[in-house]
Amino acid sequence: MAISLLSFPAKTLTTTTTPISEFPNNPKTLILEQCKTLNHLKQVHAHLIKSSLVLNPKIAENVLESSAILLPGSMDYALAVFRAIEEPQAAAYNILIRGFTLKQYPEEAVLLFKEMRENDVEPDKFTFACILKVCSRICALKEGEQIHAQIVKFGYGSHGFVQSTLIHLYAKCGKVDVARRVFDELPERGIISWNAMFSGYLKSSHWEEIVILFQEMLESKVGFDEVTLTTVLTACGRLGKLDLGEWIHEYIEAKGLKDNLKLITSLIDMYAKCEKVDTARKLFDKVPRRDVVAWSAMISGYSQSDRCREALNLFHKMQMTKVDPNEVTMVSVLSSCADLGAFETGTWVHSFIKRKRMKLTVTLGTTIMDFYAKCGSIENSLEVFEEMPSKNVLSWNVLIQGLASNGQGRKALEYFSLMREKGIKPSDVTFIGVLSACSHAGLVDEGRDFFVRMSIDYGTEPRIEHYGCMVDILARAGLIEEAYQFIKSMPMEPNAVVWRTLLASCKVHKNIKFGEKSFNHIVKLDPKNSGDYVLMSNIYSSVGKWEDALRARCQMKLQGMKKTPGCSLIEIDGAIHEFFAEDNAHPRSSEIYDAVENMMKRIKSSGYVPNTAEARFDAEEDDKEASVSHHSEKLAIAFGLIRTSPGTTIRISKNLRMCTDCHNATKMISKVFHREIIVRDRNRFHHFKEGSCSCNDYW
DNA sequence: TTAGGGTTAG
Repeated sequence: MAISLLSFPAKTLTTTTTPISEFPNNPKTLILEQCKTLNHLKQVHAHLIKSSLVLNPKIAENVLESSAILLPGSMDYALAVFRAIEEPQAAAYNILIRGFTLKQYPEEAVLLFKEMRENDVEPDKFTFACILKVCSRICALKEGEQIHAQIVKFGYGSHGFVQSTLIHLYAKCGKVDVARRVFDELPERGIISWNAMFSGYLKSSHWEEIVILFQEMLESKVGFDEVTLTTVLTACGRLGKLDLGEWIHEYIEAKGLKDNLKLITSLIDMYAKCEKVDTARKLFDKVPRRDVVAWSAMISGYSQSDRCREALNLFHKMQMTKVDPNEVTMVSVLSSCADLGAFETGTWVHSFIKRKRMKLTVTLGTTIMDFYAKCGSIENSLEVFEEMPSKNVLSWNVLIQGLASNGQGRKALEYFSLMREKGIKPSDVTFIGVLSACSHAGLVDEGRDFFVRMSIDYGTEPRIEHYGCMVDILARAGLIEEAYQFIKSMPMEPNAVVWRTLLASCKVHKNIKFGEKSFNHIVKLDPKNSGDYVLMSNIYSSVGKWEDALRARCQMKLQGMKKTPGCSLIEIDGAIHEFFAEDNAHPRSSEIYDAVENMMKRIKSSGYVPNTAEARFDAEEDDKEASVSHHSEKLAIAFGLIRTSPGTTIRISKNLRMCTDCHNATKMISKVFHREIIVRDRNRFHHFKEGSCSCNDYW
């Protein structure tokens, strides 16, 4: 009877070398019992050589198995044992191939298989299963195809294990269609083959196919297992197929499969992705032994549902447990920090990542870059970019976009050139970054040029987002009519976002005519967006058309809409403070209002004049000044001034665009209080320093 | 001696 190593508790193994005098009938038992170290094995091996027992192929294979698989460490000894076997057969080759695979030397395994074929040793079904596994791991498609041919030649084409590894190979190497062909041609399909096909679709993100195939599986009466359900649940999450997900949940409950952590984790993930984060959390709370994946799934559930504060709270809870976070956890945590503009917390997380020596994977590196860029710290973002051992097109996109939104349009374009020099193919998203760089930097001709070249030179057809960027470039530069004509000439129907872009520029350039035209289009496409009414109203006020301005506001109210309240966040000592306009919710509210008053007084004496054109309309004229002085960003800045030491940079993130008055005031605050103030509004960054802003008053 | 499943970025 075979003995598993697991049945020997470590304490029964001796660490000292025990002389071996007699051999039992089954030397493998002995080897397993005694050989904890290579020295043990060497001793046994020496005896086997002396007694010539090693000439028995079965015994030699046992020594081989011990050295290649059971003992950790290098494959040198195993290889020496193997070389001493006179005519090794498939079984010996298989052990060595498994050893190389186990110890992460897949290339050696492939070479050994080649040698085996050159020596005319006939492979068996195990050889094929082992070597195909290696090929899929290193995506060795060419070798895999050759092996496939041999499988057919040797008549193992209908062997279940071989088939499923073949499906895996093709799917892993991106040939999901070939995998499907293999699957379709199977004379008999067991659950394993179905699961292999599911896993192929999973790896290539063919979510829809998983659900369709699952339907077929149910009809085929072959049954399914927990592995099937795990993959199908993942697909349900990606597709938002809550009904099927719930059906599987009921099945899990009914069959008592709740001890399977992988299954429950995919259930948590499914609910979170189907906008049922609270259901996901209830399930999560009931899991007795959560591992790092379960924690990460729940944290990412919050982060992807825009509940970033809860994501950070949960991460905090996780740190109180013994479960260590991994790179994947940190991606969700940092992306939450990025979303909130939580610079301090994110910076701490970055140092935590370094302290724990976590691997700087492309995804993690890109997320760190994005975090810094979204907190207005583009220098740090660049530094991480330079440090990253491997980068992909997403990393470049984050960098270009980050530079663009932080007001460094020209530098963004320099990096685009560098990206080309390095032979990285830009994606459609790259061009959104490039065009927005042109827009933020006022580079109209360059923008036009890129827009034309993106399809001609790079084969990327512009999507509606690219047209939107182009409208922004033209309109920001004051070419309002050209922007309007550009929209009219679009090959697709312009959406509300495109018209809104034009409307926003009409505000900057005080253009009533095209503002009204844009507004009329928007209300047809997206009538329930209060921001558009406010913007239109502000355009009227900016040229003194108060009645029209009031009419736009009334129109909004008549539709039952309320202006989205402005909200600003500031992080102090790792805690995030939230402010709304004229908000009294903060526990230190009266102190903050005093600080605002003091702040406004000081900037007024330095020449700031309040601009009440964008004040609330229901306020009395006298109150308008007070109203604008209580905008959320002013409250947050005042709080920042009293809670941080002199000279510290103040970082604010805001849900709407900054209004003209807040922009003027913040410029002055940066000068009077000698503070760098970075405001992230819904479109871009404003780096205020010594009285001016990086956006050059152009936003 | 052989296979398959859960969490991540623009």
